[in-house]
Amino acid sequence: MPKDDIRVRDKDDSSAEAMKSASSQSKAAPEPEAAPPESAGKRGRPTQRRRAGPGRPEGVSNVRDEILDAAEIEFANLGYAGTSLRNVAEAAQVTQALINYYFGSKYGLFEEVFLRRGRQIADDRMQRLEELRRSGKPPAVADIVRAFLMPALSMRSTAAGRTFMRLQARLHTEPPEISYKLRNEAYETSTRLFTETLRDALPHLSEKDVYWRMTLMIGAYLYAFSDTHRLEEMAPGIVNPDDPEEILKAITSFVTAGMLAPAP
Amino acid sequence: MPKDDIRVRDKDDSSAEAMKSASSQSKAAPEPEAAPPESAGKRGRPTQRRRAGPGRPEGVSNVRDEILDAAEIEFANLGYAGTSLRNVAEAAQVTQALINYYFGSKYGLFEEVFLRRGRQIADDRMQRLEELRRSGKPPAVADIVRAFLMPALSMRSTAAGRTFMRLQARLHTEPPEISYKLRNEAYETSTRLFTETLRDALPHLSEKDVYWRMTLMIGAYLYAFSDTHRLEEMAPGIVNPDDPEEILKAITSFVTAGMLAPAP
DNA sequence: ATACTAATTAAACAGCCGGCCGATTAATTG
DNA sequence: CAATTAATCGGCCGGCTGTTTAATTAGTAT
Repeated sequence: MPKDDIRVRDKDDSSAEAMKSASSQSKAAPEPEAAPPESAGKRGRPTQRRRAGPGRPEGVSNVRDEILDAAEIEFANLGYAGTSLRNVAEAAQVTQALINYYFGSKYGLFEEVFLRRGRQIADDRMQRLEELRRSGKPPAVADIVRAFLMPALSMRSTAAGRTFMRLQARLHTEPPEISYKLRNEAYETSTRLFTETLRDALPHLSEKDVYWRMTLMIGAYLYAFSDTHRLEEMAPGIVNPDDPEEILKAITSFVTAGMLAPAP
Repeated sequence: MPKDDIRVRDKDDSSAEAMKSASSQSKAAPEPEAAPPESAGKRGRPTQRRRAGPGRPEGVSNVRDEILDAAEIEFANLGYAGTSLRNVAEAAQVTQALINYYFGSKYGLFEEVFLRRGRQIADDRMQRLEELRRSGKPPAVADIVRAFLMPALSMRSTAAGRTFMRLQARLHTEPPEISYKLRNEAYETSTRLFTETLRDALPHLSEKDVYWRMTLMIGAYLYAFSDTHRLEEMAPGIVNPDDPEEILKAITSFVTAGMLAPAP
């Protein structure tokens, strides 16, 4: 009985090239060139109804979001290579061709799944940082750490949000061709902003040390928020990884102390 | 031009069942039931030559290890689902059938790739902990942290070791059917030992808090050691993620301070 | 109605997947 | 030498992959 997981990778077809074909060359989903500029999406986004005209109006179907929701679960559980568009289509109760119609390619779908919530977290972070700055004096390290972590933590309040956090943890371990562009697009600006703010709050540290501690904080929260750790396995009943208060206290005290440690 | 990555997942064939078939039922590579008990491996391990007998002697080929080395790279770069036995075979310059001959199945191969170095790290950790205990008084938190991190750090001194650390970071995000059993088998005993030692060294913390801080430490080091972080991208030239001294100082100071933080 | 466009479908395509088999070669013993 | 066992090979199988195409349906404006 032949069974198991499979994957394919073309030898002479670099993944980078495959990526490129994602956002370009989508004949089935042509870019609306004369569309309103604020909706730079690729197709059928449920934006406000287009200016009238003959033909069926665009954006009246909610199938697009149902595909994104189903894909989020599949990608989070099985990774990029492990996910098949057939399973996504089945879970979203649509035909497989619809996915290519809306997203052009598998990578195009992955891109939108990740960016829709990734951008949301990044925006939330920057907004909290801005509020911190508006309230006068330079913010304390603990406040900066909280502003960085809270958006991801509140995302965990819904099942879909928790799924996304698992997807995000996975993304960081995917091959560079898949992951680099996406996490840069989502997080580069906000992470750079936090690093600078942290530098000002930790003047006794070198630039290098601040970068390292940012990295360690990111690794810690990705793992702690991803539900992939072995905590409940090792300490069943003792730890409740779904209690946001518990998580917040545990991680902020640890990370803040780490940030404030004397220069190594 | 059809191209891209593919994967398959049977609908009514749970992965867990697929796993099971890995270590059992290998007809081509039968378990040597009357073999010396210390070599509990599945086949052809280059153990000491077997007691004489007719036929070609076992374990004179080093192909087995070449397959493991090639598979380690593929699994680390592309994940479990993303890796194909064909590519592994090509990289190891053997036929695909040989992989099944030696390892029974794709999962059997993955299992051995992970455990051979995972166990090594776990053993190294416990040995260092034992030495710490032998040297009299209860060990300090900083010493415990170092004993936990050093084995993984020194593994990074070779290219293959760095590859394994990436594989390990990936393993933690793989689906439970693939990952749980393996990381438990490799790390459960040593992690439990470290947690207990840490409890004694941090009497002001509750059991729950110690578990959380272990989790945060693990997340931080997995990410920092995996070469998947964006450090050199964000700070090109400033940070050298390959300098073990730099890494050691950065992570031990951060983690030790986090461990010693007041109870949340 | 009819023209027009978006949304959706079924079917097919070309290609890679893991597992398995029979046959062959290599190395040893008696 | 023959017998025996390990190691290795080439090739096939059913099945799943992402993508494409041609055709159809749904909804709106004239």
